[in-house]
Amino acid sequence: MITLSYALLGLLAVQPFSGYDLARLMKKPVGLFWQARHSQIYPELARLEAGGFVTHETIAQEDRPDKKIYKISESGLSVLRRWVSGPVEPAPMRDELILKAFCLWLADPAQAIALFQAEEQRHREQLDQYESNLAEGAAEIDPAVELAGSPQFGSHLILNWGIRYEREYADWCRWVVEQLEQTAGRREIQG
Amino acid sequence: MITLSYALLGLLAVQPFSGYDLARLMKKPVGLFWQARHSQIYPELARLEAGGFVTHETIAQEDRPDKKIYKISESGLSVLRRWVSGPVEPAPMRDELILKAFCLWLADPAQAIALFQAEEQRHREQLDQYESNLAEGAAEIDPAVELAGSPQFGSHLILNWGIRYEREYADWCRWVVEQLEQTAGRREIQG
DNA sequence: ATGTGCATGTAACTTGTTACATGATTCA
DNA sequence: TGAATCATGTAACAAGTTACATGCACAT
Repeated sequence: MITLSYALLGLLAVQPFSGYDLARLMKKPVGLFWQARHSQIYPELARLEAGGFVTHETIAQEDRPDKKIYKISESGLSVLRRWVSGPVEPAPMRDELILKAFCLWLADPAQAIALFQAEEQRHREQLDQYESNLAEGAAEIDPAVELAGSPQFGSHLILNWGIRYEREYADWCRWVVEQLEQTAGRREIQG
Repeated sequence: MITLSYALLGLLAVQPFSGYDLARLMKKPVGLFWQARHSQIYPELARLEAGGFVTHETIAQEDRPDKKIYKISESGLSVLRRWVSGPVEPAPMRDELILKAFCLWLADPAQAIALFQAEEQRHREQLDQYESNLAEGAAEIDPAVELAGSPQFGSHLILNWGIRYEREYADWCRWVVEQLEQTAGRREIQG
């Protein structure tokens, strides 16, 4: 079982989906923290089925290709539940912009400012996106259903994470720009 | 050129290092945002040398294995400078804990609370580490040298990032625990 | 004509990890 | 006696990306 296995089981725990559906979901809500292409999803679904964690039913369609609807099994739900509360080994970050920041003493200040301003904007746009997603989700919550026991709880938690992350990232980009501008300013006064 | 190539050039732009030194540096300060093992570093140094971006000099040592000291070339510095201010393509995140949060509606609340409390503590410890690293770095800054033009500038920027990231992550873990406790509390009152 | 959505798969490739391989010195 | 540090490399493997492959319906 790789992490993707659990991502797929986590989606199938909500409701049955086709591989195509899962590929779409791995882009939009899950893509925030885990990604996979269809070329990785289809073989992985076959492996999950071979392991007895999912089953599929083929649906014949007119005017469209037939599709396979995958459903999580008891065994699949069991391993998913065991994994979800289990320990995580610290997975280190990989971020090329931070690496560039580390090398920023070598850069032309004007070009560096442009880069970090552009990145700030990108993260502010993503932030706006997550905030409206959260507002949409909040509007759909049924007060009769206990939030922590419904799939909406997960969406709620990860959108909060996304908002915190993007805001902090954008603020840091802004702060980097300020550090660069201070230096550029001092240089103008002195030179 | 892969991202690791620039990470190595970025370190060699500060001063010459051996492969062993670089492997150590890829753990400690660079590991915050990019990692590589020696098994990836040694072949990559050979490729960088074949491309003319670095050169090496073999140093014979007594009582220790001989070592190769790598130095960045003009060509290496040139590609590094071009890369550092160049555009970054958005590299999506991969974080297993966020995936677990997404599936947390399936978890036993008590176990989930334990997991997120443990993760909060881990990130608080990392935060403390970065804060003392920043304090050490600040003490070593020479006011006569312009910060933005010295390698210390990069360390300064990335430690600020690390501090922001770990603090936000720890706060989010705490917030998740609160969400879970609220539900657990309601359940006790009602049941 | 061109692109997008639906729908599923395979093959080749890249990146990065784990394990294999060696060997002296120093510290607990 | 065992682990850590110094020092460099290779081989096998796992995970994930890009490209290849097909084909109809519908919109611009």
